[in-house]
Amino acid sequence: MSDSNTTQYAILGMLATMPMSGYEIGKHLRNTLDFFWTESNGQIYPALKRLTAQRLIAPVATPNAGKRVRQQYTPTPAGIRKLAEWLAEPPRIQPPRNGLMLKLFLGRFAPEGALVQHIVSFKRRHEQTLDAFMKLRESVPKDDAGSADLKYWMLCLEHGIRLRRAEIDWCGYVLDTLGASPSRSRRNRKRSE
Amino acid sequence: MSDSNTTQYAILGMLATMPMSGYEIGKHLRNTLDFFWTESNGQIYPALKRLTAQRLIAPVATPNAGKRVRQQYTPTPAGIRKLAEWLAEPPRIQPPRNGLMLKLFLGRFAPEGALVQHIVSFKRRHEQTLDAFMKLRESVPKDDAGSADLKYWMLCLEHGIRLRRAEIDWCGYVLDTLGASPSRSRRNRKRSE
DNA sequence: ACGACCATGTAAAACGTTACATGATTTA
DNA sequence: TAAATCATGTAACGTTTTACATGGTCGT
Repeated sequence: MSDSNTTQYAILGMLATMPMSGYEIGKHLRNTLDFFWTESNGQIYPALKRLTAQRLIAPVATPNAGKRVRQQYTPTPAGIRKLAEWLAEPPRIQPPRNGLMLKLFLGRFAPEGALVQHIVSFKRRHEQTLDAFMKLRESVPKDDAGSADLKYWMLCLEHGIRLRRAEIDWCGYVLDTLGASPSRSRRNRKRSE
Repeated sequence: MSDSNTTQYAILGMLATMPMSGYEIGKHLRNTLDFFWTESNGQIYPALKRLTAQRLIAPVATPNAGKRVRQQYTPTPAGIRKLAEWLAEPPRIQPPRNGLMLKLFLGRFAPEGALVQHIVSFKRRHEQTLDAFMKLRESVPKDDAGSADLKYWMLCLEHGIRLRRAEIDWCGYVLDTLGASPSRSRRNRKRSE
């Protein structure tokens, strides 16, 4: 497997944290990891086949207690080794394509008020995400008896929280600068510089 | 042109700020906009052809004072209108694929110390970028006589500064949590929570 | 049995990068 | 004039999404 086959490594990694079926991987991505990683079905199932062919994962005997069958997979020892090698390599930085920044950069050509609308939506979305993250952080058991993964997961969560706070603060600054509608700008005034 | 043809709109927008050749677009992206937008040559030149065919941009009579010829383009009035329409639409959020977060999330399977290395590099890179951004912000003329674009460009720059500060702070927190090597962690200790 | 959704999968198209080809102009 | 680099372009390839196909299972 080539080093830059990120999809396969991402899936291999997810299976390492917990055996899952293709469907469960999709669900898990959408529910949990969506904030820093996504895969579509068109990627997941072919990747599972390739990983199986390379003996990096293997189908698991499913309990199947009268339930619907979902073929789960788990990494082989070779898969775990391969994962560790990949984790040791410096992460690839994805080329940035920030649509909001691009539109703001071209703000002079935008219709009056359009940018403010974009910023307001962007801010609201991040506020909702931040809220969910804060609740999630509070819900984590205080004792250290959690899984071995917990420490790392909390660092990712912390990243999500801090970055979103920075985005939200910046949105406030932008709205003040661009002169948002009075009802809105009053709430944000204290964040201006 | 379909709404989601971001490459073409990005190039149309860049030409709106200033007439440029394909080569200059590439240069400009790499030097200036690289922090939130990128295009490769394999995208730029075909996009210029398509935009020309659609009469959204037009070749410009180049001064050509004994210099090397570079065919520059500038948007047509229709192009400017099209750009304004696109700017009014809510920006597409690109699906996140944060390689560093993914590797941190799978940290349990990584070889000892590998993640700390990744974080250290990541932090250093962001520190360098932040430094460049701060210098750029200071170099901007204090009087308002700048171009009409300046206000928007400064907001983008402010975003870059704030987000990088958040990343750097988070890196310090991670290094403290993961127990970096003593020489390094001492420097970061004051950021811990 | 019927509709709804679960679960897996695939083909086609869109998107993007890489690596190279080509020729022109500048510089030493 | 040779080397370097400027400037435009394209073909090949890999990746990713989209949209659909297929058939199973569940609730009623």
